[in-house]
Amino acid sequence: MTDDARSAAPAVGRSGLTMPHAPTLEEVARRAGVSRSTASRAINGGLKVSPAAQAAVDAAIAELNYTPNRAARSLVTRRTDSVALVVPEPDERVLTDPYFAGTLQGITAALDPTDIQLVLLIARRGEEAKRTTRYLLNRHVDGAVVVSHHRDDALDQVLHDSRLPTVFVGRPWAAAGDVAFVDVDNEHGGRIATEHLIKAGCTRIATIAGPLDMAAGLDRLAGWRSALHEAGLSDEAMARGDFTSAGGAAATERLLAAYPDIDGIFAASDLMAAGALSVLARHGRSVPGDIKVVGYDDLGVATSTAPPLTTLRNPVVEMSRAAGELLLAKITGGDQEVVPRIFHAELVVRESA
Amino acid sequence: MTDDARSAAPAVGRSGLTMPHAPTLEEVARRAGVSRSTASRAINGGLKVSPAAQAAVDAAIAELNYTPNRAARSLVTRRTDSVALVVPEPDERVLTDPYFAGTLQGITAALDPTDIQLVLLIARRGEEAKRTTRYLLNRHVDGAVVVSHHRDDALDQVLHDSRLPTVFVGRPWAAAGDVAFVDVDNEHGGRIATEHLIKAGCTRIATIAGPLDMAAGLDRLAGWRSALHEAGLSDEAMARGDFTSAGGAAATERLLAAYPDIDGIFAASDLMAAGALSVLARHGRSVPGDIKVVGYDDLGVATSTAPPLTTLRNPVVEMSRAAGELLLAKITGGDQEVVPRIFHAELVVRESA
DNA sequence: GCACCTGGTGGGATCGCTCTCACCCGGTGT
DNA sequence: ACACCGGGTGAGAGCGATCCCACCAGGTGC
Repeated sequence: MTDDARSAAPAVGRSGLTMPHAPTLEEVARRAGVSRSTASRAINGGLKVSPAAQAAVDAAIAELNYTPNRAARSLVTRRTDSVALVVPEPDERVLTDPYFAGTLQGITAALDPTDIQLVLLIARRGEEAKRTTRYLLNRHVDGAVVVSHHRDDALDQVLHDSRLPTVFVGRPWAAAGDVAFVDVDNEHGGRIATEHLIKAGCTRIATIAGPLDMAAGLDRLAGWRSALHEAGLSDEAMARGDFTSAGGAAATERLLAAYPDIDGIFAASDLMAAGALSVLARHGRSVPGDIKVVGYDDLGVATSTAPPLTTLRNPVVEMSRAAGELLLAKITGGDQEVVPRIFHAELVVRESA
Repeated sequence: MTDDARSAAPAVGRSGLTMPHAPTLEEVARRAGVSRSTASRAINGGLKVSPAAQAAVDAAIAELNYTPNRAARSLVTRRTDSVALVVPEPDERVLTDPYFAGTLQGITAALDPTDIQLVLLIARRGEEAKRTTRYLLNRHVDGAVVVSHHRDDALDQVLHDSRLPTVFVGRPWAAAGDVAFVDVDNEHGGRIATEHLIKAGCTRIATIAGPLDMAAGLDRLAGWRSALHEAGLSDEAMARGDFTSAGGAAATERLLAAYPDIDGIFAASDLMAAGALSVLARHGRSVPGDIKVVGYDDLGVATSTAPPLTTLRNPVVEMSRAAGELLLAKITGGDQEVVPRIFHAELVVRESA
């Protein structure tokens, strides 16, 4: 691979154009009639630059359509102007979850006013995960947002030790006091959902729990439990799901087999609730007539099920946006105090309960 | 901001540790007892490196936990080892579409064996879009995959002119002969869907079309048309949607008002079909009894509607994976011929038709 | 014997930027 | 008169990698 873009040979390719050779700061400076230093200053915040010089540089930039070379800049500043979104998710199905898209959208929004790039790191297990960790530890990004964190990925510990600015979306496992995170009050959400079922007259209430190696799974389960205890009802009917529709369906089958007389289900995600609805329909149980169902998330799925799901609105986008902003603050502001931001999930009543 | 990471002053911060100072190639070389050049060669493909030297370097790398500094490398190679996923999507709702997550998953899979980073570029309209374009044009990435391309974003033209390796997911508008892309045979899919309705006995078949400034929207509409023509049926009942559930619902309302006697609907996406189903239910039309509905995509939504949707399976993940691989080939292989890869959408019969 | 490869090696030069530093200027304080 | 300051400026030294080139073995061909 020789550097044919700048060789003396005639340009190849259909268009017949030579590669334009991106303008450098040197060229901008020359054109503006100032030194490289001044041009650089004008570009980065323009302190101690005369209005005349500033204007000249601005003009040159516009004429040449100049963008600073990120690599060169990073090399000396030791910043990369990029942050990672880390998704330690071995299970590829979960990527299709709209939750994930919501996260992306929130973080993108937070990053929008800056010109920081978002790079995506899907950390699989084993060797791959190690590569990701090393990548993060060697400061190839200025910070990281971690979403869908599982207990055994150990990212909380690793990232905390590395002192890389990090924000978790969803409460991390370890080092909870020291690691920044945003979350939604999952336990409260689980309780609200369950209380709604109780108020609607259900007395034998099951739950389809999320993965119990994730804080969200655990907390929603705990909320369900505490509401039942308070009402003096049994918290026996629990089946584990994996936040997917198929998992929810399977869990429902197990629940119906073990506890045929349940009259309410709290599913820890809408996808699982949707799976539950289809199984219930197949078994001839009417919703909300025979069994009432409450989901969690309200990210689009909830409105397209039949019946539409009563669910808890999970403010993913706002939450991840907050995560992004928190990360920016940590990056620029250094080591200030860590105040987790907790969002509220609110009940959206539709037809399933 | 002084370089306190290496100052002689005692380290600050809770942990009391000095920032580890990422190892450099120089250090690796010294430890391995070879020159920087040899170490570099050992790292990059190890041609003309003695087994002894190679082993020494490998060991040093492992001991120091070394990762090459990307910025320094990029500066000289003029590659960035990153590619962009460009989403020229002004409408934030669409980001929540599982289609998008599928794309991401496919590209990530393609990039996985390399250590190329994926950076996300959400190009809004106006100034923002310009910034994105400039970013791409100045070669801050080695290539780009464009998804959800609209007619007026002009990305096809701009990127083609720039000669930046680019692959579109979904047929681009202009320069179609010259721009690499992968796509699903949308017209064929639209035809299959409509033929299925015809075979099922429908004679007054409507469509909810996608955005007509996107190839997918147009092509699926064309497929619907051609099947109807072939069968000698009317192609009058058309309403435009925007690939979202709400848009589908609104379109359905309009259809029912204008053509109350329709007995079949082909919706150009499952989300729109889901919207249609809820409106139909509200109007007391039974599906598939009174009206049969066929969707498009089969990305999870289709199974959680009631009734589950008959739809066309859109192989988004495979398709985007192919896009990723095609891009890699273009980046490394240079200007070889452009062969669009067209995937097949196949009919998945469920209960709605 | 000399030329000429071929595998292996190390010494710079270099990429495009930032940042420290020295310097220059005119205005102020003593 | 001098020192001093503060805005504005340019020269030059890196940042950490790659890569060209020079060089040194030892083998081969004539």
